[in-house]
Amino acid sequence: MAPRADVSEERRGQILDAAASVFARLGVRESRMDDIVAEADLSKGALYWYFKSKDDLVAAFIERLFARGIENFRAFLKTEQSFRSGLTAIAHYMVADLREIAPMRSVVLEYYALAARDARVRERVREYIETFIELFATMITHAIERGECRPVDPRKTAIAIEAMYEGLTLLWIVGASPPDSDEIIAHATHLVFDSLLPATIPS
Amino acid sequence: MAPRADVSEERRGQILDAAASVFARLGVRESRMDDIVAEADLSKGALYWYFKSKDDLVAAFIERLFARGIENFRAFLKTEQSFRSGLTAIAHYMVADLREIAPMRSVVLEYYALAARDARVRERVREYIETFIELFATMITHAIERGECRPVDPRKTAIAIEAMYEGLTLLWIVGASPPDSDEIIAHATHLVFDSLLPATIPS
Amino acid sequence: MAPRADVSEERRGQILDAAASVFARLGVRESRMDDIVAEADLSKGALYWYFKSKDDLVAAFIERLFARGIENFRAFLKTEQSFRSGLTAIAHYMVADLREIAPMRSVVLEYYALAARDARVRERVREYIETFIELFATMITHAIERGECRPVDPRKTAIAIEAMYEGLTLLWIVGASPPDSDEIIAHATHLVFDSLLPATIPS
Amino acid sequence: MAPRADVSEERRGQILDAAASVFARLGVRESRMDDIVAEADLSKGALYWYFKSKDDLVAAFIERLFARGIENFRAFLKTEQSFRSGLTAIAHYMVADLREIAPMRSVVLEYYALAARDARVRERVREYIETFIELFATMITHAIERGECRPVDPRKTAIAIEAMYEGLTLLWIVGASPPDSDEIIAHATHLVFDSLLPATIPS
DNA sequence: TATGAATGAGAGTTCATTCAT
DNA sequence: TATGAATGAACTCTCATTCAT
Repeated sequence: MAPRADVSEERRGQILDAAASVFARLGVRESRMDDIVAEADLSKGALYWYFKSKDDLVAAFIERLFARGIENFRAFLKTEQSFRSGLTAIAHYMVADLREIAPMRSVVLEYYALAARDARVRERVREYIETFIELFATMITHAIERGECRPVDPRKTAIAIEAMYEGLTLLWIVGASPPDSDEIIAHATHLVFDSLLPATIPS
Repeated sequence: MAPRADVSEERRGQILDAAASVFARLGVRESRMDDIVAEADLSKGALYWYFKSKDDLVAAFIERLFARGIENFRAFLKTEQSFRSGLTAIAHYMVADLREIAPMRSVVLEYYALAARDARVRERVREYIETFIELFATMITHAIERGECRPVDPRKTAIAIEAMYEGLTLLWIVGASPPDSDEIIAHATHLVFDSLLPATIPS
Repeated sequence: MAPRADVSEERRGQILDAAASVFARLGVRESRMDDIVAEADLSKGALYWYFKSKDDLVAAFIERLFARGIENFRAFLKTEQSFRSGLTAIAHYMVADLREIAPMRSVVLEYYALAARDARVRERVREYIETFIELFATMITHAIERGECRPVDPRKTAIAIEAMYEGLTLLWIVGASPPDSDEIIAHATHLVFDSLLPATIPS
Repeated sequence: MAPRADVSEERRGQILDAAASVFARLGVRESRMDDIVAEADLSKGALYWYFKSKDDLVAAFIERLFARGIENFRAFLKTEQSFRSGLTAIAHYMVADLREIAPMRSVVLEYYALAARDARVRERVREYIETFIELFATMITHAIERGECRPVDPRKTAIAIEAMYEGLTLLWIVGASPPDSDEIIAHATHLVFDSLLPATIPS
C-alpha cells in the first residue's frame, strides 16, 4: 500500500524519455513544456514538481545523454584488444553510436552552441569531452608502452581524435557525408590512426 | 519597391553588422529584434524594410558568413605553395580564422543544429561544407599529380580533413582545447596530413 | 487538455460578455484583445486559453448571437396565434429585438461584410438567415393551409419578409428611420403582410 | 508645356479607381495603403498628397459611390412611366444595379457598420439613404395624385421600400438568395408594391 | 503529489504616416 | 509635385511559470 520510495526516479525517467522524444522531433528551442507534458502523459504541475525549469530539464536530459555516451564507450573499451584492431573497432563503434542516437545529436549541438555563451554549460561540456580525450589518451599511452603506437604526445593526439570524431558527427548531422558514411568514417579513422602506427606499416 | 541600390546595400550591411554583434553576444535565440535595431541605430520599421522576418535576417547573416569564409579560404589557396608547406600554412590559417570570427562560431553551430531538422537549412549548410570539401579535394588531386601526396581517394580524404577542421572548431568553441590551441591544431593537422605524404617521410 | 466543463462554460461566457460589451463600443476591428481582457477582468493568457485567436473569439461571439436570435424567435413563434395577429406581433417582436441587441447589430453588419469575401463566413451567415427564412416559410405554409393567407410561394415570400427585416434593421443601425421607428416597422410589416391576406380585406 | 490645371482631379480619380479595385478584393480593413499605391502605380507620397489619410480616402471613395448611385437612380427615374410599369422597372433596375456594383457592396456594408459607431459617418449615410427615400416618396406622391396608388403615407412607404431594397441587397451579398435572385427580387417588389395599387387589382 | 487554469511580460510583426531629397 | 526609405506605436499571440485546489 505504501508508495514505492522512488516513484521519483521513475517519474524523472518518464519525463526525460518524453523530453528525448520531443527534443529529437523539434529541437530544444521549439519544444514547449506542453509538448513534453503531453508526450509524458502528465500534468504541467507534475513536470514542474520534478524539474524546476526548462533549463533544468534540458540540463538533466543532456546529463543523462552524456553519462550514457561515456558509459557505452567505457564498456566498449573493456573489450580489450590490440591497438591495431581497436582502431577499426572504434570506427565501427562510432558509426553504430551515430546511428543509435542520431536524432539526439542536434540537441547536443544546440547545447554546444549554448556553451559558447554560458560559462556553466561550457564547463560541463568541457568535462564531458575531456573524459573522452582522457580515455583516448590512456589507450594511446598503453599502445605506446606496448610498442603498438609511435611515441606521440598522447594528450594532443587524443584531442585530435576526439576532434575528428566530433567533426564527423557534425558532417553527418548536417547531411554532408552520406550515404556511404561507413566508408568515410573508416577512411577518416585510418587517416589519423595509421599515422600513429609504428613506421613499418604505411597502409 | 526595391530600395535604391546604393543606400540599400549599405543599410543591409549596417543591419547585418549590428546583428553580428548582438548574435555573438546573446546567440540568435536570445537576440531580440529590438536589440539589433538599437545596435544598428535604426527603427524597427527600417529593419523590416530590409529583412522580412527574423529568420530572413538570420539566413542573410549566415549567408554572408559562409560567403566570407569561402572567399577568405579561396584567397588563401591562391597563395600557391608546395603541398608540404601548404599543410602547415593551413593549420596557421585555421587558427587565425578561428580567432577572427570566434564569436560568430556559436551562431554557426546553432545553425548547424537547425540543419538537422530543417531540410532547407540542411541543404544550404551542405552546399557550404561541400565547397570546402571540394577545395581540399582539388588541392589533394594536384598534390597527387605532382607526386607530393600518396595516391589516396581525394574526396574521402577531403571529407576527413573538413571533419577535422569542424571538429577542432567545435572543441575550441566549447573550450575543450585551449590555451595551447595553436599547438593542438598544428598537431592534429599533421596527424592527418603526414599520413598523406609519400611513404618516404614518416614524420 | 479540455478545461473542466463547469468553470469552462462560465469563463467562456464571461469572456463573450466582455467581448460583447467592447465590440459594441468599438466595433470588432477597433477592439483590442487587451480591452476585452480588461473588461473580463482576466489575463491575456486566460483569454487565449479559451479562444485560440481573435478570429476564433469573434466567430464564437457571432455564433452565440445567432443562436440566441434563432432561439428567441423560435420561442416567440411557439406563442401560437392566428396569422393576422401574428403579423402584428412580429412587428412588435422586431422592434423589441432591435432595441435589445441594438449595439450588437453593427458587429453583425461587419460580419456580413466579411461574408462577402470569406466563403466560410458566408456559408455560416447563409445558414443563419436560411433558418429565419424557413421559419417564415413554415408560418406562411400553415397560414395558407388554414386559408388565412393567399396562396403565394411560401419560400419566396419568406425571403422577402426576411429581406425586409434585415433592411429595416439596417436603416435603424444607420440612423435612417428614427425616431418613430415603431410606426415605420409596423407600417412596413403591414405593407408586406397585408398583401398576403386573402383578397377580401384590402387594408 | 504648362501642366493641365487639374492633373489633380485626374490623379484623385486614378487613386480612387485603384482603391475601388483593392477594396473590392480585400475589403477596406484588409486593404493596405501599399496595395492601393501599387494598384495605382504611384508612390506613397503621391497618395498622401491627394488624400491626407486612409479614412479620408475611404470617405472620398464612398462619396463617389454614393454620388454615382444616386445619379444613376435619378437618371433611371427620368424615364417617366406609369406607376404600375415603374414598379416592375424598379425591380429590374435593382437587379442590374446589384450586378454592376456587386463587389463594392461589401465595402458599403463595412461603411454602414462603421456608421453605427461614428456619428459623422452615420450622418453621411443617413443623408444618402434619405435621398433614396425622398425619391421614392416623390414617386409615390405623384402616383397617388394620379390615382395610380392607394392613399398611403408616402414617406413611411418609401422607407419600407428602401428597407426592402437594402435588405435584398444584403441577402444577395451574403449569398442567401441566389441563384434565382431575379425572380425573388421581382416577387419581393411586387409583394410591397401590389399592396400599394388601388384595391381593384389584387394580383 | 498532482492538476490545469491562469498569469503577464515580452516576442515578432504590421502599417498608417512622415519627410528629406 | 513626387519619391520611397524610415518611423514607431500598437497589435496579436506565445509560453515558461505559478498556485489554489
